[in-house]
Amino acid sequence: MITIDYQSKLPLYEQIAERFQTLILRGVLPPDRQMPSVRSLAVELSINPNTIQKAYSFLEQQGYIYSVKGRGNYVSDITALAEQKKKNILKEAERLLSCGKEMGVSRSEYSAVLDRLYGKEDNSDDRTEKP
Amino acid sequence: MITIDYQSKLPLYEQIAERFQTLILRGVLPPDRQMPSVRSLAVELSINPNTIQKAYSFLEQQGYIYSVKGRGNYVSDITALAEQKKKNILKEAERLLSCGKEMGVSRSEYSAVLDRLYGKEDNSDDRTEKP
Amino acid sequence: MITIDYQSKLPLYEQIAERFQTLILRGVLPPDRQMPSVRSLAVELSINPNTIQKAYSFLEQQGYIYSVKGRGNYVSDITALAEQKKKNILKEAERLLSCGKEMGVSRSEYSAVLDRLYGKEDNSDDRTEKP
Amino acid sequence: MITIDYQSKLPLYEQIAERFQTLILRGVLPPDRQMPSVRSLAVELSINPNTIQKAYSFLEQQGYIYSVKGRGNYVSDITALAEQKKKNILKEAERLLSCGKEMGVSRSEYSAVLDRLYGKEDNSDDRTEKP
DNA sequence: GTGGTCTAGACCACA
DNA sequence: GTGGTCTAGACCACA
Repeated sequence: MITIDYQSKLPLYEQIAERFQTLILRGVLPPDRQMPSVRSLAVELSINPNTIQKAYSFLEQQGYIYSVKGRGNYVSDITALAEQKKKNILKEAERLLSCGKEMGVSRSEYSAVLDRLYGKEDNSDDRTEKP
Repeated sequence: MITIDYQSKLPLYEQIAERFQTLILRGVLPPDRQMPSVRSLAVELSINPNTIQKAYSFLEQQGYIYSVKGRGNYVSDITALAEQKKKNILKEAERLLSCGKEMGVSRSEYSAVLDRLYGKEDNSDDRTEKP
Repeated sequence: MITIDYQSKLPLYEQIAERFQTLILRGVLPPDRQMPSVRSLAVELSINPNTIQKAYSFLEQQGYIYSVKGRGNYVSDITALAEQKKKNILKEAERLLSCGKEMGVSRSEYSAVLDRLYGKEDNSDDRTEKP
Repeated sequence: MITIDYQSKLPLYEQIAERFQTLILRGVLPPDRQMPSVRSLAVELSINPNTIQKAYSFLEQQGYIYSVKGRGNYVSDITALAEQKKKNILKEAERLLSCGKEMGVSRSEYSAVLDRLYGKEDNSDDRTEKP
């Protein structure tokens, strides 16, 4: 379920946290599902338990999981959090796309990307899609 | 021309290099323009010359500048590099946008971003977008 | 394993990097083998850790090693790199040999060099050359 | 006649000296031909005269040219020198080819290079060429 | 312990 | 003056 890329420049604990974030956001790990214990995951990944602990603290701090003393860590209900995440992505996208525009990327090049993602049916005017 | 953010978690040398990348990619610093000397920039920014040197080495390694011993550092001709960079941005955009789609971002939300960047009048042809 | 030539005009960090390149390309240091730590090697060679760090950064930039923060530096899988290196050598050889031809070096003089390297018995097929 | 590559990592004076070496070794500049004056060449290349002077001293030290006080610099008779250069190239070739062998370059790959340089008529046995 | 960054300061080759 | 290398020494994040 969790894979580590030792060549990545991201610290291990962030990689682990990020992976869990995705799993939680996608609903693979539903609310109140128990997280694997720090120790078992440490053994499974052959990683120092401190690192797992750090990843879990990180996730808890961000609201993805909550910890119950003596029992373990559990997945939070993240409906609100997901909305937040969506906004972050839109903001990040704006920054990236703007950066590309500066480099000479045309609107149609971006539209082509959207076409690939969402299908092509309605690409000449998408204003009718807006609520 | 160069500003330092001491709050940023990015190392100084990367901040400096990144800033110059932008200036070079935007054409503010044209090919063969001499870069500020290591020492003068170090004084101007109140930063150790070694750190500037590191930033310049970094830029050289990436092909943004070239160095002539005893003379100084000069901006490279980065037309090929810029093309490459554009492709990278498109690829990165695809990844990010796809990630957003997974989170429930609709095409129209992305289109709204594009509208904001390129103007709204005409989204099938982008040559007339700039006011 | 690593020797320094203080007479050489090559910078220390390049000497060190080059030495490791050879060891890695020859397979003496196999993929994922941990490199000596920056500090331990610095002590062993009586060289400043910064210089070792620079050598390692150099190797990383060239793809010979990868670094895991807090853990150490490790040898990369360089099969692709080795192929590339082989091509570079052939290209360089062509340039050098051509330069020699211009100076009057005959084909037989070059063949003699090859004979010395690969053995003399059979120069149309080299699969049986090694004793 | 002389071209400068400011992107090269070789110092200017070496680039200039090397270029003259080639011209002299190839006989383009025959023995006793007068070299361009330091000043005129400096102007022509838009380079500091000191640098030209350094290149000429370098050439003189290696025996490629000789200087006559108050008159200028002249090309030496370099027949002996050419022989020396040839030997150097053969030695360098041996080192490079050996390095390639270590990387897995086969004799036939090298033979192919020789074929390209000298033509293919006699590549199965070149021992009859030897004096 | 491990790598990464940064400063202060020195020395060198080159132009 | 210009870049490049190196040492000594400090501090930080990460494992």
